Formats: sequence, C-alpha cells, structure tokens
Amino acid sequence: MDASPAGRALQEEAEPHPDGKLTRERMLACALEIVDRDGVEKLSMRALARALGRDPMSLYRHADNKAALLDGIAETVLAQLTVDPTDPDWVAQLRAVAHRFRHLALTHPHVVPLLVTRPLATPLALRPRGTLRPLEDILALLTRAGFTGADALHIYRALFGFLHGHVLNELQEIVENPDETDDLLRLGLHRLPIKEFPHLRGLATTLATYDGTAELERGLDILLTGLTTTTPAT
Amino acid sequence: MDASPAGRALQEEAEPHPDGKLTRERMLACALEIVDRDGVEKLSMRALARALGRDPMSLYRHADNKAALLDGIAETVLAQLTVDPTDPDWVAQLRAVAHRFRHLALTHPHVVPLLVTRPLATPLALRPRGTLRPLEDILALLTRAGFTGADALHIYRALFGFLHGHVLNELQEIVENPDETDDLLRLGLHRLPIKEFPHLRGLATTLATYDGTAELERGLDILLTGLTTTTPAT
DNA sequence: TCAGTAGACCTACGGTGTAGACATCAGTCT
DNA sequence: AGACTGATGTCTACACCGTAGGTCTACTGA
Repeated sequence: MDASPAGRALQEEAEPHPDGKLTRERMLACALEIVDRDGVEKLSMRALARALGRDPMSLYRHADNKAALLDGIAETVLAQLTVDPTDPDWVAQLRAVAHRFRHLALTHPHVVPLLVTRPLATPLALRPRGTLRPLEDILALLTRAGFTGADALHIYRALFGFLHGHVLNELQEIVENPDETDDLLRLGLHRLPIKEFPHLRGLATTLATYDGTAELERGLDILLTGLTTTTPAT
Repeated sequence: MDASPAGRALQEEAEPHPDGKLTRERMLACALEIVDRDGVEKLSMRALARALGRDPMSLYRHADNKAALLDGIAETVLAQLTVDPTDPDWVAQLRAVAHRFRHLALTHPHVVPLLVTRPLATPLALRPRGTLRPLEDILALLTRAGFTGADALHIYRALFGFLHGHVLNELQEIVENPDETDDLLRLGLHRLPIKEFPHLRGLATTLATYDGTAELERGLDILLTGLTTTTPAT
C-alpha cells in the first residue's frame, strides 16, 4: 500500500526506541492520545506499549496498575484546569473556571468518564496532587473573598457537582443521524410509542438544537445568584 | 472445613439448574447483586453465569453484549425511580424525586458510575425505555404546571445534572480510617505538604463530617429558588 | 409426523492484566 | 579498578476475559 521499506502491513505507531528513556509524562501523554482517539476501552497496557515501541511490562515501572494509569490520565487532564486564587472578583473567576472546565471536557470527551468516576475509587487525601490543586486554589479564592472555610467548601462542591453533571449531560446529546432533516427521525424518537412518550416526542426540535454554552451559562446564573443570596461573604 | 457432602471447596453460588428458565429479569437481578457486592469490574459474563448455575453463553440469549448487560443493570436501577406527574406542587415533587434518586444511588453505590456514564454510549432515543420514563414523567409534571416544553427540558437537565454531580460528590467522601480520632490523620490529609495545601488541611474537620442530606437540601434550595425566579411558569 | 425454532451447552480464539525471573546499564563506594 | 546497588527494560507464563460458531435438546405449530 505504501512505500515503507520493509513491507510490514501493521501500523507502527512509534519507532522501536524513541531515543530517550521512557518517562511517566511521555507514557501518560501517549495514553491520553490513545484515549482521545479511540476511547478508554481501547486503551490496554499492550496497546500503549506498542504505541511507545516498548515492552508492555516497562509500563509497570511508571504506574503500579492499570487503574493507576487511568488515574494518571485523569490527573494530567485535570491539572490543566487553572484557577487564579488572587482574582478579586470571585464570581467572575468561578465562571471562568467553569468555562475552562467545560472546554477541557469537550477537548477530551472520552476522558470525562474517568474525570467524574475515578475519584470514587480513591479517598480524597490519597488522590494525586494535580487533582487537588483546583480544590485548594478555589478554597483560597473564596477564603480571600471573605467566606468561611465551610462555606467555601460548600460552594466548591455545588459548583463542581453542577459542572460534572453539566458536561455529562452535554456529552450525551448526540445526534444519531445528521443527514436526516426531520428532527423526530434524526433523533430516532419515532421508535418510541406516542401514547407512552408524548412529551418527549413533542420536544424533538428542542432536543435537536442543544447549545452547550448557553445551557452552562443559564445553570451558572441560577447557581451563582442562588449562592450570593443564600450565602453572603464576610 | 464444612459438612458439605462432596468436598468441593469452591463457592457454589447457585444450584446447577434453578428450576425454571433463565429470564432476563433474573439475569439482571443477579448481575445487580454481584455489582452491589463486588463492584462493576468484578462482573464478568463468566462470573454471572457461574452465579446463575448456567453456561456463560446462555446469557447472550438475553443480552446482545456485555455493554447491553451493563445498560440493563443501569436501567433496572433507574426504573425504580418513580415520578408522580400529577402532583400539583411541582417543586415539592422535584424535591421528592431528588431524594429518591439520592436514596437509590446510596443503595447501589457501585451502580452510580454506570448510571451517569452509560448514557454517554447510547444516543438518547435508543436508550431502554425504563431510562426514559423519568424524563417523560418530569416533562409531564412540568408541562402540567404551566411550563413550556423547552423550559421543562431545561429544568430537567439542570436538576439531573445537579443530581448526578451531587451523588458523585457524596460517594467520594470516603473516610479512610474510621478508628483514628484526629480528622487530619483520619482523612490522610497529613500526607499533603502544609505550604502547598493550607486551606485543604485546615478543613479536615469540615471534610470529616459530611452530611449528604443537608448538602443535597442546600443545593436544591439554590437550584429551585434560582429556577422559580428566572423561569416562571404559565 | 415433521419442520422449525428457541434455549442451553461446548469448544475455541485472540485478547487482557500482571506476577516473577532475568538482563542491562548508570552511578556510587571502597 | 572492581564490586555493589538500584533503576529500567525484556521475556515467559498464567489465569481470566468477551464472544464467534457449532451442536444438542425440547417444544411448537402445521
């Protein structure tokens, strides 16, 4: 098919020994690449090793488990979420964080399940530090704004609870067949019996036009106005 | 060790042929049992078959895939969530639904990842009907209360986004070592460097006493008051 | 009576995570 | 220089996984 020197049909994703040593960072970066491209369930230790041009067992020098590897992926993504704890306008900063989080989630949709799910397996304090950084920084931001620690924690929880829910929601708004013009058909809603699901079928058009940014903004409005009225600072 | 007739040390979780035929319901019930007891990753087709006293391949008569099996589990749990679309007080009904959802999640903590994650794999309209029932019923409830379909959908999304986030949050508040009295030690927070995580360490006591019901109630207050002010009915 | 069918079973294939032993090599201490 | 040490990579092997394909059996309707 192609003009590669030795006629090996298999895809060689990496040279046999990509010069330097295998670092944890390189391993995680490559793993993230695979997950982004093919989804989590396509990531196996063997596939990752193949992509790195190494022996599968090498990986265990840099991650105890496959579980630890997944945690590492979630960490590398979450570590990209920056918070400015010195921002004097805490509401604006939380909004900005929310949008950055959404952007991150949309950039790595296949990682979102890990992002919301992996923490369940590890108690808070044992989590990798990159995961705890945003929490610490938001606590700092809110403390500086005059909230008590307890209130700051509540706000953090409310915000991230909402954010996790939102990106999960947004990611599952998948259009089944983009070619079809009729919304009912496009979404496959016609398969549902009209008598049992009248409202759902009636909302075909609304379901077909989902605006994630607007939806997020709306939710943030509700959340933040609710917060400022029920939990005043200082 | 025990007085079983033939000295088989292996655990026999079910009689070889539990009288009747294998139904989808029985299969899903048994699968749910395994997941509740041992977690999702311990559920294999072979293990499930063993528990049912059947051949692994029998299962494929009642579920196309393992993925379909997981969807089935999520469905059986979510189908237990009841909504009364005739309740004249829609706010109260949504509160009740939220509490029932939380209760369900705490009863089946190992299923929560499936609950929030499986929908990502299946477009809305192709999802099993049990999964769509709550959505349809809440749309009915809100339409009856005077909301437009679009607003009803927004409210549903906001509520379930928040709910998913909340239960994910609540489930990861796990105490590492209940015997230890010092909160800092109990949560393992002492492992974090003080200079990098001062706020987090300072909140040890607050973190150690997490009241899920109160937290949910607070969130609902914010959400529902926010909703009623920004999105009036009729 | 016989064809058709649905359910259960068996075998087998290619994949998985990872334990354990060994090889290689850099750096350090004597 | 030589020995020792620890980190890193490699190889083999094991138990387990999801499931394609075929076969046996029991029941159904014609």
